[in-house]
Amino acid sequence: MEKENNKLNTIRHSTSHIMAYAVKNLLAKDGKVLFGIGPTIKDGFYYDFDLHRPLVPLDLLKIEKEMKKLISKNLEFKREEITVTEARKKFSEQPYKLELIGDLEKEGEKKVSIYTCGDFTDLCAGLHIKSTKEIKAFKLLKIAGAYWKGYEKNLQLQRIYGTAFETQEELDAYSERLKMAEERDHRKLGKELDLFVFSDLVGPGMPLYTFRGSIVRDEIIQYSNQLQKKIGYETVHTPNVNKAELFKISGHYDKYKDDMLEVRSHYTNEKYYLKPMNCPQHTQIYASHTRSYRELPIRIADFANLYRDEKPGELSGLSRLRCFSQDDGHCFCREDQIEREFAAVLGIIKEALVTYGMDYWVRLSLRDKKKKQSYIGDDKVWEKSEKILESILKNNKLEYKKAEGEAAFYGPKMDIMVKDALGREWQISTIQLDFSMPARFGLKYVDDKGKEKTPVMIHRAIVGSPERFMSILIEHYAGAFPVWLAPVQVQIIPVGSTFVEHSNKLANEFKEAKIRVYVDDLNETVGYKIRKAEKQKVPYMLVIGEKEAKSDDLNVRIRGEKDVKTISRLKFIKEIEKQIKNRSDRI
RNA sequence: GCCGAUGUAGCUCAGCUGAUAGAGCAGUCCCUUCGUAAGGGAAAGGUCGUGGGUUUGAAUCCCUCCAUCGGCUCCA
Repeated sequence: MEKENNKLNTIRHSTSHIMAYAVKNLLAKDGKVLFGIGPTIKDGFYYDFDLHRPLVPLDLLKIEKEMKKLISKNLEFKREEITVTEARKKFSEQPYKLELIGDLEKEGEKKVSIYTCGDFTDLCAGLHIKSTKEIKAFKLLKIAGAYWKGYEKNLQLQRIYGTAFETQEELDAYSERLKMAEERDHRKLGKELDLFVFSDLVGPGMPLYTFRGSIVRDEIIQYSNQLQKKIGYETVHTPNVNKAELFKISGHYDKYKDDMLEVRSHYTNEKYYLKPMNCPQHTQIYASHTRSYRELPIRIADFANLYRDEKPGELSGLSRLRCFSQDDGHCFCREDQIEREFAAVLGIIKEALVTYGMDYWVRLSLRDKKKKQSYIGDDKVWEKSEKILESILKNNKLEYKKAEGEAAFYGPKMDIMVKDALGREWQISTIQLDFSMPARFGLKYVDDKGKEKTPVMIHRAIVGSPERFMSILIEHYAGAFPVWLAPVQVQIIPVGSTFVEHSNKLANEFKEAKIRVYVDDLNETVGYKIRKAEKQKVPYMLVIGEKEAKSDDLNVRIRGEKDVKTISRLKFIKEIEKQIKNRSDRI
């Protein structure tokens, strides 16, 4: 497997060189063509260029054509090692390459490797295929902008993304996956299923949930609440606007003040902020009493709206919002309680993800030791916290991967990475250990010897942000929610207006059983209404006509299935109630 | 915020190189009273994202701003 991947990477890497070669052939005669880097990435490759004009979509087709021409020549890739001085001479017209050569020299390299293919030579560590005839299937995907070396203060280059596979079939399958992902895009489905909207008047990144979308959102929240109650969390309510001072103490002000929305009181001219998170407020609930070691852990949770002034270009559907919430909880406990608390949270996260039908793995997010200034708290505390998290993972026999630089600024995290139905990964749940904030707020408890001690704070979220998770679920289920999440669970379709009254009576019976039902009494044909209900992805459709009016049996059509079933009314209602209660999907 | 693209009816889109807009679906009304993915008809619906400019004349060309999309950067 590993070997296969390496081969694929080699092909992709070589294809990126051929792409650069083609760009040079097509554009160099009209002006500047400077080369950045062209590495492989997950699912493909890219190459960055500094060009005399912006690329347009038509260019991709032209470049592909030129690449095909080059590939058909069966050009060989030749590797050479040259000295740094020789390299400087060779790439004297290529400032970005010169910078890279300089970097290599700083790292102590005396020699660098170059690869030549046809009359295109590139500075490159390799590896490459022997000849272009090994490139069997490739495709250029998109044009993008990207900062040189990924650093925001640098100039932006033009990036072309592409991919290559060993066979045309694999490439086709990949293209098919992209198409499927596009069809499930939650922004598209959100509109089609009428779940949420945006308004220019309300503002970017601030979604309005329709009654259907609110149902989905509420169900997600209720479920998280039900799960966290099982392990002792109680919900609290805290204000959306807080004094600046609160965030100065917590450390959020220093780190995030540019990303917080400011509010001012006209009477006192005091500065407030819309809250971007709940943790500082929760410390104040803790701090409202003297706490005994016997009271700990104190576990509180909050679903309040949060506001973050995200940069305009970073907003995207429900995935990245300026107004959102979290199934956020904080546990204040003693050090000897940390492990049990983590295990309990891991337990409910697992339960949730089984329900949602998602695989997951754990990322142990540690701080970047080279950027200590980005974090608060001293080295000893960090080392201790990181060790505690790792041992919890080991003791619970959980598979995990370490990721340096992914920690929160106040402590290390366990992040739960889920895989959706298309195999895409998302970070949702998180459990974080924090020794800093309790100290900053001067939180205390009295231990069994009557001495004051500082509690530990655990920050945790089950699905993270319900809104963002809703976007993941829409795409995961392709809009076909399981019954418990579906905005309309049963659609009743009367055959002609004669049976509307009977349908309404039936609907009331469903409503009494707390089943979300809708009677489609529009003056249209049965076929039309079935089509409408299928497009709305309603789990169950009941066609009500003369036969049903005279009997206790229902004619049930299940979403996505052509064959209809006959089920007695009472049995059907019971079944749905069961599915809703168990949050299961099928009859 | 940065690089690039886009913005026409509720939705999806057409409108070539300048002469004040068109379709399908949805919605409305009428007919039809219907059995599992679109029954028929009619009328209605848009100062072409915003504000400016060029021009005898702008949806169309130029600029500003706003929003969205593809990325980059960021994500407590």
